[in-house]
Amino acid sequence: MKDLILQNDNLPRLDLNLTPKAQTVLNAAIKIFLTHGFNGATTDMIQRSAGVSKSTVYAHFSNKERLFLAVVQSECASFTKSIHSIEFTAGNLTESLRKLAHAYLDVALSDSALALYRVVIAEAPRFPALGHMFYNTGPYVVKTIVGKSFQKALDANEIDLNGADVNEVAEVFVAMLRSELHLQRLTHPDKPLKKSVIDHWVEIAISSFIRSYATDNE
Amino acid sequence: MKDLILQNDNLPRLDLNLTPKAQTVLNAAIKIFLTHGFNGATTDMIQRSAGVSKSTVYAHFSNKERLFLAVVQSECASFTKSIHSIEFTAGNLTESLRKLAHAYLDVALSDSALALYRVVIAEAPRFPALGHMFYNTGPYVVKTIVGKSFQKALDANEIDLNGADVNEVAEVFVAMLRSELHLQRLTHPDKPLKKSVIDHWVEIAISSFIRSYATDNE
DNA sequence: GTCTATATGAAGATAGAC
DNA sequence: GTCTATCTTCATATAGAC
Repeated sequence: MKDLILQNDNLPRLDLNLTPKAQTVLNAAIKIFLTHGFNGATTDMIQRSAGVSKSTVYAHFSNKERLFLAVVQSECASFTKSIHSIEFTAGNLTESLRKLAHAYLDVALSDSALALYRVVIAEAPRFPALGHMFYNTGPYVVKTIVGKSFQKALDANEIDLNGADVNEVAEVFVAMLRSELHLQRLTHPDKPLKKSVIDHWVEIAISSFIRSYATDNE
Repeated sequence: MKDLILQNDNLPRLDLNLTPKAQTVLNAAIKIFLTHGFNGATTDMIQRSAGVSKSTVYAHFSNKERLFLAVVQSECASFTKSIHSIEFTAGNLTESLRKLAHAYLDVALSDSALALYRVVIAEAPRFPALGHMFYNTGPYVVKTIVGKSFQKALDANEIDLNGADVNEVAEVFVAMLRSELHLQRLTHPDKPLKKSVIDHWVEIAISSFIRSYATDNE
């Protein structure tokens, strides 16, 4: 376990040109690890789910930990990809925030993002590099993107940061959005959120944000 | 939002009158489970840490899952106890919020609360009752207590909820507080937060809150 | 590279003496 | 109730044939 903990975020780069078999193994591993956690998952489950033999798994990934790392890296990448689709245009602040909010929550509350969050958070004390990678390619990217959006709003004189910087204000906004909804999904995995609940919470966050930071309360 | 909150979970009740040996086992189990997670922990570790034999463990807790449940229940109880110490007095809103914020963060960012959060979140899909118990005795209690504080502020005409209810506004406040700090601690377990960072973030949350909800911007 | 079969160790849980 | 010793199962990982 220890030798796998990589210092200084020197993450082993995943060979992106996976052979089809390796990709099959990885896909199965994603499903199994995100469903059962690192320790709960067994190489047998992965092998069986992939429909390959044990030694095929080990031919492509030297051990369970490496395979786990590849899973998290792969998921982080696809996570980031979704986040980049978030757009923002100046003009109608409330409507822009609403779009931003829903785009963000679609990702943050998705089953796969929640599963990734669970497993990364759980294993972070034993695999610090995982925690760092997740933060840097997930929440940090979100903050940056939302921050850029708010910079546009600032340039267009739609908001007034009142001394904070754009990234801090971005964090305030996503924090209000995520908060209760995220926690509800995490602690009640068996109870999906109703759309009306999400919409209601989005409006609370937006109206709070507007009263704090909008230049004119529209 | 209300329909989300689960009342009256059918949680297995823990026998609170533990014998000294049972308490010794439980204390060891708390340490081991919160350090290694459910699957990562072994009954051998617990046995060894408690300085008892295997069959002593099984004499008091019928199996690993029961023991785990007792651990989470016991930790939740002590968690709630701390939360109840949070007080609020009307008069100076900013100062009251600051005290509330620090009292909350002292608990939420403590090593034991983070460890409990990790393990509960990780296992919630397999043990839904754990997630429910955690939510009801942790975050829900916080929200209620903060909500009561804000009701006082409302009665004293210090804040204006602008259509939201007190518990929603309470949630907005703790969400802003927790947000980035909580995530940082979760994803960077090896990197303790500096007091200055916490203080800075508290001020951001407070000033945002004040601009949204205070009746007169003091 | 991929398979079947297996080595090796460790896990959860129990038997039986005291 | 508590211990030592052990049963059984199942985990990760490898050997050796094709």
